Amino acid sequence: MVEKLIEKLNSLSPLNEALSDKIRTLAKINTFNTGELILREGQVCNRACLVVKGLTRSYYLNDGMDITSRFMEEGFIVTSWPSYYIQKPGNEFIEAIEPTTMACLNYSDIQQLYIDFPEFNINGRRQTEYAFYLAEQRTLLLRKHTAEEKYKYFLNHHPTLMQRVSLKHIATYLGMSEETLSRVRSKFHKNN
Amino acid sequence: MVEKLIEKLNSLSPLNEALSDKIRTLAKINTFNTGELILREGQVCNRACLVVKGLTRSYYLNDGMDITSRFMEEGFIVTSWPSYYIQKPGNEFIEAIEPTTMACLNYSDIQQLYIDFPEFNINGRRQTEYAFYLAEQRTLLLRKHTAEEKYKYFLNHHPTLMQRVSLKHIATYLGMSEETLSRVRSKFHKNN
DNA sequence: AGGATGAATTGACATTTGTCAAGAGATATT
DNA sequence: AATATCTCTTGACAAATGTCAATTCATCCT
Repeated sequence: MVEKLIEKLNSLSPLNEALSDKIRTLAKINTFNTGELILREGQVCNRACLVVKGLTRSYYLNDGMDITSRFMEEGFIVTSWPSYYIQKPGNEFIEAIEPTTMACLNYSDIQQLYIDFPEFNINGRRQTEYAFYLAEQRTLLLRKHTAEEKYKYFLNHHPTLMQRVSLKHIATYLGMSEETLSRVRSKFHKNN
Repeated sequence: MVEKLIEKLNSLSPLNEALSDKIRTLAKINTFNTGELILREGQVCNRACLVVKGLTRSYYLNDGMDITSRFMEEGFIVTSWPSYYIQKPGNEFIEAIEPTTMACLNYSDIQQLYIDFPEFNINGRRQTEYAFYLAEQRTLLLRKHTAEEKYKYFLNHHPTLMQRVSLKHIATYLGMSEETLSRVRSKFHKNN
């Protein structure tokens, strides 16, 4: 399991032996059942986790309304970035929406790695660059004007998620009501 | 002017003499008049620029509709990230909406700096982390449900921009029509 | 000063989307 | 098998927002 994390980091920039051994000693495997919370509102997000198996959903509450901000599947590294970045309590929840296994590194360990292994900053930089890139892609979705455009965008960019996630959560991710999403879908599939 | 860029990078992580001297030789000052384009759709964004003075607007065309994606003021580093990151032509425009002076570094020079001065990866990492953090803040705005909530969020987070930018552009940034923004404003200021 | 241009506001109306409610279908539990 | 629970769909109506058009206002230009 930890090897998946080594592999992932190695693909960003090669890790030497000492560094990868150090990471092996620091990484922790965590497993979560469907519905289990990985992070709660009000907590500091003090780790970054590679999703080895499963699927997570990030969300927050706006006047009690559950609003999905992100889905993270196998091969992606999950954090609640605002909280992770400033190391203060955030307002995001992260839950497993499938049985999920993750390989995690603590924030403080990562910071120490940056100091002890300066070349690890390359990995950190590349991972952040990529996460930023993905975030910008997601944001384009929210700037689409109509419900149909948003649905099509989601279908094109996350074809597999449609099957794995309930419509309720996809709807809040797309910024529309469950009913609107349902109608868009039925209309869309009629014309195909 | 270039010293502002040195200062900015130095605030992310201290630059040694050799590195800052190298950056001085690489940085270029660019000035733009109001309305001038800094980046065009279809171009590769091959530089990152600190806004020393002025204000820029990033936007793209969706079915011919001009949609504002970002404003960047003094002290912030501007790129069109998706294009910069993958070094392929993007669909963003960047224009100066005030007389603007920027201190720029080329993409290829930055990559070479990462190689020649490995500690520069710390600066790159921290800048990207911060840019990502800001992007996540912006995205929260787009998840607000009503026009009024979006307006309030913008007022709270960018109090100075309201005066510097035309409502037309703020409206597309907030994802609403100019008329709706105007109505929200007049209603909002009546109650204050 | 006068005229042109663009920014912002306002009104009337159309369209989209949300909300509430009911019901069908699937899955899990006992 | 029966019941409960959850997901998804559909209908009717309400609310929010967009669109089109007209008007005011400020600014720029000659």
